[in-house]
Amino acid sequence: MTTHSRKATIFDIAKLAGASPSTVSAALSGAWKSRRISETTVELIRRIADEQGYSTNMQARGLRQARSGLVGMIIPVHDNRYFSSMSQSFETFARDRGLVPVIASSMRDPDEERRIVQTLISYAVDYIFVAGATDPAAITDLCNAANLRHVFVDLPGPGAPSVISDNYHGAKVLTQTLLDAQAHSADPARDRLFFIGGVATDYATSRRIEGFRDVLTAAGLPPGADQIIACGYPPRRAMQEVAALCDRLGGLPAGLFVNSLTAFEGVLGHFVHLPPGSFDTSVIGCYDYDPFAAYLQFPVHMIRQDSHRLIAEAYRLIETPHPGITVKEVEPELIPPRTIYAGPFGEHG
Amino acid sequence: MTTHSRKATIFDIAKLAGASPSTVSAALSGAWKSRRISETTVELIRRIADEQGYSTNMQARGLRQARSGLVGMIIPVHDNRYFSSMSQSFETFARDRGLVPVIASSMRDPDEERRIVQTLISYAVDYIFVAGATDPAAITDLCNAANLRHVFVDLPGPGAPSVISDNYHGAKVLTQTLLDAQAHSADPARDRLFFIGGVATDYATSRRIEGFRDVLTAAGLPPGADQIIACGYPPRRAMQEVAALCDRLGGLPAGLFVNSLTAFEGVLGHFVHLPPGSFDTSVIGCYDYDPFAAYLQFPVHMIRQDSHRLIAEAYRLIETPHPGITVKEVEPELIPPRTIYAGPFGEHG
DNA sequence: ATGAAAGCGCTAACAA
DNA sequence: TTGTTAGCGCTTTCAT
Repeated sequence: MTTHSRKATIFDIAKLAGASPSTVSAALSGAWKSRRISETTVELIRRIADEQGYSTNMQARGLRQARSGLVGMIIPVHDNRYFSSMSQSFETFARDRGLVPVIASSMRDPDEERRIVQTLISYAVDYIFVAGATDPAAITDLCNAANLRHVFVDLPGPGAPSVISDNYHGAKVLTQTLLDAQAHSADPARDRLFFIGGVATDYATSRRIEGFRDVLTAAGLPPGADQIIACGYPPRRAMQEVAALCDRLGGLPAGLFVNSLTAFEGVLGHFVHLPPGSFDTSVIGCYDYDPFAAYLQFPVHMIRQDSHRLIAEAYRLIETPHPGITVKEVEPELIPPRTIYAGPFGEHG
Repeated sequence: MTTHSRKATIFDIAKLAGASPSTVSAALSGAWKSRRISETTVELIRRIADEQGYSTNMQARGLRQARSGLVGMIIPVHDNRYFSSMSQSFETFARDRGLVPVIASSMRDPDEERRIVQTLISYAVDYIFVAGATDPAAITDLCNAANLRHVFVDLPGPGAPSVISDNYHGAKVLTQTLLDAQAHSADPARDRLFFIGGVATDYATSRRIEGFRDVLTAAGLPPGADQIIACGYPPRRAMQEVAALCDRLGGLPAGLFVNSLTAFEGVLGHFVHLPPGSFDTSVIGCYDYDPFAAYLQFPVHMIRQDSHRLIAEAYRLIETPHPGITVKEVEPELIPPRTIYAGPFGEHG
């Protein structure tokens, strides 16, 4: 192509091809089938467009068609195994549909979340996925006002379809696993399971606490209030709390249910100061999966949430004409110690 | 606001405010200062716009202004600690500038990479960052044809400014650390350092191999060809290669320079089958950082690449009027064993 | 201090 | 089988 300062438009191509702009548009957008444009014309136009390095101006098309070909997704943070897997799946499915994904992170800030929704509306995204919504009702209000389809992922919302992980069931499985694997100690104070990490008012955490509690209760071991330490997600807090706990108990408890990878990081920050052998009478579980955690000095039972299926189901719902306000639960998976999970994108570095 | 099926436009607001569309536009876009519109009018318009839930149609604005307010970034994969940190930083800086980030993953596929660039051009992004480019020259061609500013990150390109990690220096530091920490064994075959993982023709890997080689050579221990095993990034391959290596040597080598977290995953997949104590005479280093790797059964020396600074420098370059084809190198950091790094977004889970 | 009108690049009716 | 025309919502001269 020749040197331009301005990008070629449909008009330029039309002139060069001796055709009209609408013919060029149809030829290039694939609408020529229904417009019965001769294949030779299409070929010619295609060739010229190619030579000119033409590419559709999506802003113009979007403006005309009142849609953009963009799909939005909000996640709490990029820098996280669980959510970045979601991003990867979200993008893959979007591409299959010829859509362009726009992923934004809210840092779990409701204001930021709302601002992002507004922005995505401004760009006329075709629909949005919201993972880990902190204020789902507000999001639904904004989307409804803009006539924008949306679906909640990971955390449910009251005003739109949701796809979530079955936290209750996952927690029951993990708790039961810890209970079964637990070695019993003479000291009754230490001979118990503890739950650490997360925010008790979070939907996901509260469901997991229920699962934890129900399994213990069914085993005749109803947990006391001190056995549930919902100290948030930051590693530092978890480290302090687990240190305090070991102090109180005079050692590690028989079992620990760690309620997120970040809390687990904190727990490890304390563990690293303990003498080897400390873990022989403790069994550790973590709700969320990390391949490196599979290879620590002690066995770790992990729950892997199926982010790929979560996203797949979310696409299914958003493409269903009238889904209603359903909540679809996806089963997570127990990953035994020393096991590496190979995901859908597992071979990439 | 009342129930609409159609979103409010500048004309609706104009009618309600008894003003003209251009006045509304100026009032809402902030251009009213230079247009000397009375503050009361602005207030009125703002109020009405708010009531109507108005938000600017960015496609229309973009079409008119021939820019979109979008900034694109291409990364190899989302599902990766290094690149997802980049995404987080990229987004943070974009927001500071009032821009909307669009992040796409190429899966290291040159065709996909080109397609993404085309797409981003179609959406009239203001500029793009390309991390881990597999075909930088092609990207530069496309961008130049579309008059689009771009900068390469992590892997340099020949036709645009680049910001990369100082792989040579990082590799030297890590190699020297392994050399210093190494315990010497009687068996001369095992008493050597091995480099494993990565693709030898990759720019980053080749620089790291140079660093590895230069340090060993300076120490009077020039590495043989068998000491450099560039078996790619997939965990599986690394696992096979390290197993074969241990087989050949009759045990673990004195030191292992693992050239990526994914390769490290594979290495661990083999290590987990070794008897405890196997690691007492081996020292392990990994180029790239993971907090869980800091807490394995054996100490791991890691190199943390400063993705945040990488992105910061990339923004600096893209905002410099005539940067030329410079290459800016950013120093990585050695993270000693049992150390947790707290990044700029470290307190998020 | 504000309005009128043109036009960004494209697509969809409607004509021919 | 193709061309003409209007208009998507906004910004930007140019008038007033």
